[in-house]
Amino acid sequence: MLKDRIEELVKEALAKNLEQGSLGELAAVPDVVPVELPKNPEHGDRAISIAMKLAKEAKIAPRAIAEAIVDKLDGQAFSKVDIAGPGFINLVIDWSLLEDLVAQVHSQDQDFGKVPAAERADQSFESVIVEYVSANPTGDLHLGHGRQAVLGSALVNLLRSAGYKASSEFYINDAGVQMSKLANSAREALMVHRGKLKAEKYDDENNYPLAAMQEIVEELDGKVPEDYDPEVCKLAAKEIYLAQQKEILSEAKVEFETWYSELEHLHNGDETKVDKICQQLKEAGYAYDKDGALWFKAQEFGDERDRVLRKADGYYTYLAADLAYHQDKFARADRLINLWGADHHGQIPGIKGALQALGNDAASLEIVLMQMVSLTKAGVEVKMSKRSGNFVTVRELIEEVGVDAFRYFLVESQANNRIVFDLELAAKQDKDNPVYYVQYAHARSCGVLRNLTQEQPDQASLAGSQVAKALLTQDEYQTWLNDFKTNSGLFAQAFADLNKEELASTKALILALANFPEEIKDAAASYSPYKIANYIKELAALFHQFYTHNRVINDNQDLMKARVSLVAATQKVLRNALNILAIDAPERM
RNA sequence: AGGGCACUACCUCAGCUGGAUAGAGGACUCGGCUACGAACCGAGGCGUCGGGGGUUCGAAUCCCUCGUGCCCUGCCA
Repeated sequence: MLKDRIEELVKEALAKNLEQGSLGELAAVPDVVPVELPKNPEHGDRAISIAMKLAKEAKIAPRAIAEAIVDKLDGQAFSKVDIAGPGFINLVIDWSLLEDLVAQVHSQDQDFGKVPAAERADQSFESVIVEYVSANPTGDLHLGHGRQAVLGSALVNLLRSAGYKASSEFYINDAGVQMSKLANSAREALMVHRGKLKAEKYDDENNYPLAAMQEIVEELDGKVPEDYDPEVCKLAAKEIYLAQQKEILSEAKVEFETWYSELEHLHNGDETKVDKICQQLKEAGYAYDKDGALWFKAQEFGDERDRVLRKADGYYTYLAADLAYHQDKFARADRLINLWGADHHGQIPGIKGALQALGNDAASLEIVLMQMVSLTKAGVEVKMSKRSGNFVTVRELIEEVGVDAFRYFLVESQANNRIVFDLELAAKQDKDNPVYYVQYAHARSCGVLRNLTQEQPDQASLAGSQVAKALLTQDEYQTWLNDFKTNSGLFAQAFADLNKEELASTKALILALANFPEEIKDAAASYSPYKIANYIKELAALFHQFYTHNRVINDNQDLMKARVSLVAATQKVLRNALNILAIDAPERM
């Protein structure tokens, strides 16, 4: 990786200076030497600011330190090294190194960007379970679930790319009071449907709205016999809703390895897992009885109050079941990540504290909080309310804007920020929609590559263009692709006479391509798939600029070959990056 | 009252492990296809980085404080 390579070179230079005692009172080479991207391209391709940071400890002027570093720096990788301002070291990277970087893209192809497990950033854990969505099986998935679904699925892909063993899990909340509510709602709705109960008699107070139940009542009709056994009603309704949720998630390109049923895994058996957990807490002195309920001493772990584990009516709380669930997950993975709605932040001390009381490291549970999503249409906020039935479901949204725009809009913002989802913008099938900007970059790169081996351009608008016959046979093209996997000195030759715009756009593109593995590491470290979305946008912009300034298909064979190498590399990186977000990378649009 | 999150251009947002002149897209004005896809590129204006203080060679970034907005403070899930 480019950054690592430069960092190593600078560290070597520092070490040599240290041996010679030319760094004053500096005791050791720093662990990290940041490699920065200068905002102003005239400052070079990369910059090092370590001299200023070391000046204080070394008690030497920053510029003197910079000079010492440059003096001992192995300059092979750089065509120019400058010291500027207070002590910045500006580096211009040599074509040979740049060609190496592009060759890596070609040789690793689908794997380019992936971090090997041995090199993953955090060695303290390897297996991760990401739990997200985890909706009750009592209705449709709405927009908030949609954000979790998109972010969670992208995060799992991201973690895998970053060298972790990640799996995704959906916790089916199918035990407890809301399920009795579902059972009764299903039973009465079915009775109304069969004419056994007047609609006015439907218990609107305690049940889910009859209107909502109507949507599954047909299907219930085929599953529940005339005796209306509550258990049968409950399971039938649950199965229907669960199947619906699975279907729409799959449409949204969200797949779960594990669907974990609370009822099945935690509450079955002579002594259930939840019983055991509560017993364990009690024996360890972290739980006590009061007012007929069982309480966890959450205050001892920094919570603002103690929390109930088992209610006076004998039912366990959500917390108790969740603890058992998390214990179960800890047996299967060494790091847990939960995606929660930000409105649940108050529960974090409780669950972390209890898990700690049970002997876990609380830091092994990461909770990513996500702010709300609100909808606007033409600048006007669309009010969402569950009661009026006017809330937007994932299904409706995907139907309206398409799955790619749906995913893109929900993944491009960081979890901390509230999202304002502009329905009108997302539904636009034109250039205003940012998702098309990035997809177009990919389609455009594919188009250029197609034209190399194709006799006629595939668009009518190109009929009069100069590309009238194939420039390369398939075999020749394959040979080129193979050549791209090694550094043959092509770049130095082909790019020797570029003008200013050509040079700047070419180098910027190569450096951005080379940075992809670093972007993955970075995004994974903060559980931030949105950073990949930003990267894709930047890469797309750089490619469009490159395309505008550099004619790929031209008479100079070497130049054409070198540029084709870049176009093909860009196509691969865009595809790999879009794959992480599970957004389509179309070859044509 | 206590807690969480946010506040950067007219709008939507990047930038936050401190670095050189604070960026992108949209909107607005203007320019670029009888050359590989104009779903693109370029030029222009747009800012007390919510206010104030501190830390230091250097702060949008770290610390303190105040303000504003959203959310939470159940023996619901």
